[in-house]
Amino acid sequence: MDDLPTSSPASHAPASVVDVLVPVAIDQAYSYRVPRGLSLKPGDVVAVPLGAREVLGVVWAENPNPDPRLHNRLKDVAEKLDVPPLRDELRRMVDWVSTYTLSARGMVLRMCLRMGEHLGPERQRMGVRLVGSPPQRMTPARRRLLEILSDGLLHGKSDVAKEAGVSPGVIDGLVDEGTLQVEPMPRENPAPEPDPDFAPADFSPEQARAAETMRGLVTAGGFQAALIDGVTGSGKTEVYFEAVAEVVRQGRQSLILMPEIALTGQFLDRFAQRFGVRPLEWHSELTPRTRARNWASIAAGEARVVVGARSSLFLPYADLGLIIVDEEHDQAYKQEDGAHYHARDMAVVRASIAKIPIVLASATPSVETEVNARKGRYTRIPLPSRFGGQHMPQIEAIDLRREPPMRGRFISPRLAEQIGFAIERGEQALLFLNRRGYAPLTLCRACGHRFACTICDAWLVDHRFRQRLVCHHCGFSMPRPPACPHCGAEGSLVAVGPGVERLQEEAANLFPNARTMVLSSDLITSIETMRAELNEIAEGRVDIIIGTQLVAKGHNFPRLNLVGVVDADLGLSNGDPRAAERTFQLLNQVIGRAGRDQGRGVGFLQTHQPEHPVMKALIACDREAFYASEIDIRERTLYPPFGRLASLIISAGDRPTAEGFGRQLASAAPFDERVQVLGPAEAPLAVIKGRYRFRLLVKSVRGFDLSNYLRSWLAKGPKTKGNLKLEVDVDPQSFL
DNA sequence: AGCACGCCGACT
DNA sequence: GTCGGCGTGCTC
Repeated sequence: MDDLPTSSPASHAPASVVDVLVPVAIDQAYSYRVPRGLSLKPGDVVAVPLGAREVLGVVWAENPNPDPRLHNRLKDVAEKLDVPPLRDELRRMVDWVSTYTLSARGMVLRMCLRMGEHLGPERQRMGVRLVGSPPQRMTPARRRLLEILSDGLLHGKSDVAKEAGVSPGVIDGLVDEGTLQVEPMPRENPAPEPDPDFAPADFSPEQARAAETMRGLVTAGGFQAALIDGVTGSGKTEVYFEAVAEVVRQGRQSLILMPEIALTGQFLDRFAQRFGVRPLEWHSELTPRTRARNWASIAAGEARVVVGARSSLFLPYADLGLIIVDEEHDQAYKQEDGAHYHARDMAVVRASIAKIPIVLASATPSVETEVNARKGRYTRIPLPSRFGGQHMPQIEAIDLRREPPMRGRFISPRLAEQIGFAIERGEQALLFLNRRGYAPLTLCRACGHRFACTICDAWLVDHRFRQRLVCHHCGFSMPRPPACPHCGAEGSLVAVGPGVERLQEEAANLFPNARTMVLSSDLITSIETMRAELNEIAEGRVDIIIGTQLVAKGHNFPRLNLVGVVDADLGLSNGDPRAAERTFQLLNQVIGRAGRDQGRGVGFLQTHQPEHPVMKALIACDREAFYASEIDIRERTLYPPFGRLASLIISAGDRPTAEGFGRQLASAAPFDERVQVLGPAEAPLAVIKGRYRFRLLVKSVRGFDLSNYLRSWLAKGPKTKGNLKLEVDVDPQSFL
């Protein structure tokens, strides 16, 4: 020890020091002194000074031997927050995820602390109650208000004003006259208790068996992974609700992960039908206040069931007893910006750390999960048929080489005819095309000029609804010009190829009396409007739905019996190793929307390659054939899950810098006969937002510690500087 | 000179 | 991730 006070009689024991992890892009925990009178242990949530500001952090460890080089620079912990400490289980999860994904530990912690600055006492809501006699002067507004309040109960002030269609002033006036009285509202419980026996489902023998297995998983406890493998409409949800019910009976918490929480309106209702109350939601559109309230109720253990997007995996559950991953194959589980992680895989990690069961559910499991089930690592719980004995849709290919649509059209005559029949029968039809906007390319007929983004390597997509040409990679947009900017020709611009908006135009032309609606992410302004539009469809106020992949997910349209896939080949041609798997999953899910209630759904695949294994498997309803061929390919090429991948994306403001760094990095790769480093190659989208991108692909054998290999490589390799950026993606899902 | 903006390193 | 410091370049 160098300059610690040693002789002063007044000296007391040195102040204790703790290491605090802060939610910024830093890997290590920082040391802080603990002020007198404060006692801190690992997991405690604290406020600490960091640079010029104060941030929340979590005590990661006690530090009996703080780094002597820091001892006179250590700052004090500012305050300990009055929230439950992060449990050991969650702290281990943070460490594990950051080690595995190579993202900064602080950034992983940040996901656990997403409660905003709105913790603290709730604002007291006020309510009004009818107490006195009617006012001297009666007005229509007053009458409407008193009508609603005539029950003598306490109503929320702003709620009742909105319900009666009056301004708050009307209420204040009646309060002054003594007719109404203002009282504080009792605090409403954000997480009412679900009742496990509220409305048990009526199961077929098959489902009852599966439900029994579910309950068994929970009763047995401990880490176990199961795959509920059932077609759309087979009652997967109701079956895993039995596991949830069992966990509710145990008094523990359940997490149900969903790929896109925006689409779960119907799911929340189904939950309420089964359990009597809605579950707690967690997603990015929560207001700060609700976010803080929900966070607190999860941490306190009051919230029994949480339905959330991938980020809800990192919440500080007081006593998590079960994780469900619904639609486990969905790509939306992969977070691609900031921290790169796959929520399904990390959910398995969390379950194993917490020693609790995890249930994956899908009609079309990912190849990884399918292989785990085949090898017996996951228990397979099959649900082969549709609820109520309904049949899967009949699927037919429409060979576009033999039955092409008319020039400039995209709906083949046979598909159009079938849509006509469906409408005549009073049923709905869905046209599926995974392409937003009106047309993916605009060109000049006179000179051949194509409209491309100036800062990305991409065509501008014509969006007629917004009246603009838009880049889907950076958001750049410009008005559609009246003349060609290249040759000046007027009226020479033509739209090439279809988007959903153009399909709507075509459908409206073909069926002038039909009501059409486009569902596409760029036309959605909020979860609320989305839910409203979906309800409109479900209630039958639309005849032809035209949608992007948004319609594939989690919505049941009772009167939908026909699905037409306008371009079934669309996802197959991009050279991505997962293209076939994704196309199979997406088309299967979309076509599964048909005939869920009446059981006579039909699906039409417009394709140029009906002999492709994906199309053949879809048409023959032969899932096994698809998995057999796909697993065989992965096994032979050593792609996941038979080998491991990581991708390193290098980007810079100019091409030579990016490429040069890529080469340097590649040549610094440590030799290991189990690893292959490919590239640098120009990334599939070579330029995005004016940044040139190169990619290194790292391939290793199964079971190899790729994260550790990457870490030692990057520690020794060249350092990024200037505007060079290196992004690491362990287990990449997409190669775009 | 004054200031907006971008880059870069530090944060215990 | 976020802040401050510092350089560049532009300025009714």
